Amino acid sequence: MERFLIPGQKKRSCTSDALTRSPRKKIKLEKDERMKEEKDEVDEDSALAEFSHPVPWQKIEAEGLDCDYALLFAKEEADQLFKQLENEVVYSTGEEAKVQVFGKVYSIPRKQATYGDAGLTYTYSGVTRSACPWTPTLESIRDAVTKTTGQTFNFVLVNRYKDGQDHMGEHRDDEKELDPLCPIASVSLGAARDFIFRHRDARGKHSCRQIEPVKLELAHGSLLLMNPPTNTFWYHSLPVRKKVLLPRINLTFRRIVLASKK
DNA sequence: ACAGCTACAAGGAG
DNA sequence: TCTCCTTGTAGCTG
Repeated sequence: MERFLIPGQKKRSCTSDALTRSPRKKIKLEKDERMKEEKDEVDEDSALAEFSHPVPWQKIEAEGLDCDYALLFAKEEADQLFKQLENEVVYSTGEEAKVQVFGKVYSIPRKQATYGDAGLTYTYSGVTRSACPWTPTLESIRDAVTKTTGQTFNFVLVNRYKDGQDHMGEHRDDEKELDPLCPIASVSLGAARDFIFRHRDARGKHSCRQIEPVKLELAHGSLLLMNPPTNTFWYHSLPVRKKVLLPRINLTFRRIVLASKK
């Protein structure tokens, strides 16, 4: 099955904060950016002007970064899915929800759960646990992602951020057990949150290069595909946003290669 | 005042 | 042996 990406979309630099703003502002800023760009280069998109319908997929590209973003679920459907997940998903508690950092033990600043095919395991911060069996809602979302992308997944990591205080630090999803050719599909439900990519060579005090971060806002019902080699070169994070008061559930579907062969 | 960002704090895993 | 990962917080900026 092929992917239903619309080819030849406008190539965005995505180096500004434009995508993190409200939709109305976003349109205005995109126009401004486009005008700036047109001073420097020929408009590659004139042939696309005739497409009057909304473009479902947005290509997000930078050096070594390749993502596709789209609204997968309309609001009503996304609302329903969020409610169902709130009832179905059972999150790790107690010791399983703790992590040791710099000698101190903390509760992770979010809730986590892992679901997938029988026998699959997931290692987080040195602790390995096995996936729970798929729930009906997780299965149906997984199938919707597969229909849209043509990719199959055998595992999902569920992260629940109760409000803007809950967050996730900068990291890559480059575990060895992940299929390096399979994109990671990230479905967002609930409160919209900022999502930030940073190139590995542009991090820290002695960063050798100055590469602008790529900032997105992940909307209710959205799907973000992180294609290879994005996770080799780019770290991502979900930063604290104190103004966000409502919960968000994120599902990252992955394909884990079976570690042991018979 | 405060949201947002960076640097940095140890020790274990691979 | 070396590199990378984990989060909270001090300190700075706008």
